[in-house]
Amino acid sequence: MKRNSRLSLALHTLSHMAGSPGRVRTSSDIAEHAGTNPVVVRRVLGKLREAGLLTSEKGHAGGWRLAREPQNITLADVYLALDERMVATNEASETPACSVEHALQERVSGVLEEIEESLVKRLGETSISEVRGG
Amino acid sequence: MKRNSRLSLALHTLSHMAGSPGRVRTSSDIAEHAGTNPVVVRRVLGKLREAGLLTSEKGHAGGWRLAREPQNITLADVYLALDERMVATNEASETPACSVEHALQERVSGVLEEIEESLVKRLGETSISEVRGG
DNA sequence: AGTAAAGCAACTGGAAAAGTTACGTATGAC
DNA sequence: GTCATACGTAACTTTTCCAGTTGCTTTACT
Ligand code: FES
Ligand code: FES
Repeated sequence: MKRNSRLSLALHTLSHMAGSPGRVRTSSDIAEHAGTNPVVVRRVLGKLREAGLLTSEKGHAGGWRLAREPQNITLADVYLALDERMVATNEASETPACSVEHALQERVSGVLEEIEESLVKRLGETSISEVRGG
Repeated sequence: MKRNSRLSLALHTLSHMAGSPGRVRTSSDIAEHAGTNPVVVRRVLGKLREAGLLTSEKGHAGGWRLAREPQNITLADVYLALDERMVATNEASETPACSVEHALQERVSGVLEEIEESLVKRLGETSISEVRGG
């Protein structure tokens, strides 16, 4: 799979599940559908479970299920659940650096935070059920 | 050096140079100052030269110099010169995919493009001379 | 008991980026 | 004219990040 694909995998899977909410799916099924590996699926969906978007059950007839109405799960929820930040934050450099570099960091970080915020806001305007035309 | 450091290196160097514009610096000096390698510096600054932000001269007493007044070089100029895009665009997936996935791509890509645009706009509001309190 | 699922930890492999080495080319000093 | 110096570039090496994989454990249903 390609780089930074966790978000793609998560969104794809949730959108798919939004089609028949309540239905249980195994990580193997999901992996096959998404062209990847069950363990990778569990890793990603595990994050979504921690965020309260999904539930999982072990054992026979276990699997994954939406924890909420698909209308109540936004793209931002998914984005935030995987704690990647798309707007690459060049986080505090190891060496504190001089005043010039410090000022630079401040300025750039400030802008990036703003941008990140507006990204989340925009993503929050769409639910996973809307995406599939539902 | 850490990942995705090209922008950091470029901004740091230009901000530094904005302190005494007109002065020539060698890639060795810059590399030493930034804690990296002259070849890496030349790679990064080469991009800035292509974008018309810097000039370089070979030979004895050669080196790098700002091509414009530091007031006329914005953070956006630098960002765009290195053609990385910070807002990770999950570009068209190899397999065209079904309608659900397609709709998803459309939606997300649209938002990301918007965000990228506003990032550049915001970065364009600050010049490298402002950053150093000049 | 047996089977099927998630959970988890550790290892493997490939790709991207930084870093390095080596050599060519241009330019000013002498 | 020669030499030192600096950029330009290509090729190679090293590092780092992640997806992918394997193997084992735990849980729950039949
Ligand atoms: S460390 Fe201050 S300008 Fe470079
Ligand atoms: S929902 Fe997965 S390919 Fe269409």
